[in-house]
Amino acid sequence: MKDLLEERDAWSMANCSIARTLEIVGNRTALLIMREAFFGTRRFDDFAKRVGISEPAAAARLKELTAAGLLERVPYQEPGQRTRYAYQLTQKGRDFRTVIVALRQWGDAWATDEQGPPVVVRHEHCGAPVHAVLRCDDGHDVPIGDSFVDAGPGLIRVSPDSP
Amino acid sequence: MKDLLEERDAWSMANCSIARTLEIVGNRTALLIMREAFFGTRRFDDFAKRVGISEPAAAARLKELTAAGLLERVPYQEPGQRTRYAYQLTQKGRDFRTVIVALRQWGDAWATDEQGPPVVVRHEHCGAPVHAVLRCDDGHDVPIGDSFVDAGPGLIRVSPDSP
DNA sequence: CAGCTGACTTACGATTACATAAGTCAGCTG
DNA sequence: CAGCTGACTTATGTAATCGTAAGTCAGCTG
Repeated sequence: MKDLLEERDAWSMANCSIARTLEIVGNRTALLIMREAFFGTRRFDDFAKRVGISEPAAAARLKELTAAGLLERVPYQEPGQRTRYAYQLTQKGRDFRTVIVALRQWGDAWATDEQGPPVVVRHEHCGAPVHAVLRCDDGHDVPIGDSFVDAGPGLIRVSPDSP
Repeated sequence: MKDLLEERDAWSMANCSIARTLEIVGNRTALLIMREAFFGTRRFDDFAKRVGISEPAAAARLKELTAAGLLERVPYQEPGQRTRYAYQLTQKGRDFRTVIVALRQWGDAWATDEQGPPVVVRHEHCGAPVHAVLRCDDGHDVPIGDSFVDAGPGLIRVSPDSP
């Protein structure tokens, strides 16, 4: 294991990917709206009702997620109805699926009651439950403890005393 | 693809694993503290400084994460120093690693600048970058779109008009 | 035993995130 | 063209979250 702690204080986290991600989805309701989007919810009222939040809260989150490019407003028209707008996952939003699966998986394992989880994600072709796992680019599974943190191309080093 | 939208309004999300998870880590700073814990940070002041939050905020989050069982306070003593307490990941906390990796991975892909990500997680044995991927229990990789949501053992169905 | 240090807590104000209630607005229906 | 409906917005109040500044407290050091 490389000794990363030694050098940790010299890292600037100004461009941390996690921090940037959390500026978009770093609150409870935004993540629950993403959950609903993966369930297939598309319409404004359904988001508010199914997530269990007020309409102003739903409007604010949907606006933020749309501005951030995870959702897009697309027009649709039901027969005999006027044109309305639905909130649909973009590629950027669909790619967030791993986070949602990982969150549910942790909750299933550590925060569920006796009855077990309410929903299960299954593989379309074989029906087996789907899990998020860690794997390296060489194809090895990576159990807990078998990884280390390395400097990336965007790492900014600062003197220990500067902000 | 099963038509889950039809039935969605009959689901109660009272015991949703994601919602329960987000009651613990559903704010920005709690997730950033978990990031730091995976970097190897253990001490109070280091959490506050490296996450970039105030001491009261760090104290509140660390207390919540400890109460929830993701971290534990363990005594330690440096030579010539008095006994102090460090915040260490528990098994419950270590199991959260998949979420942190998934969040960083999404940020690396969608919220990074030209310089690239600041840090990279690598496999201890081969050095290759580690990713979070979705896989089913039969061992198949599950690309986006090749999964569906099924009822789990804990699913509670309610009449459409009840709260 | 006075001073220092790490690990917090307390006090207070600002900001953000929510809920409730009500209003708006477009456009199809009757 | 009045009414209805889905999709919002506005107004207002509360609770949670955060920062700044200051204080506490235990126990090693000199």
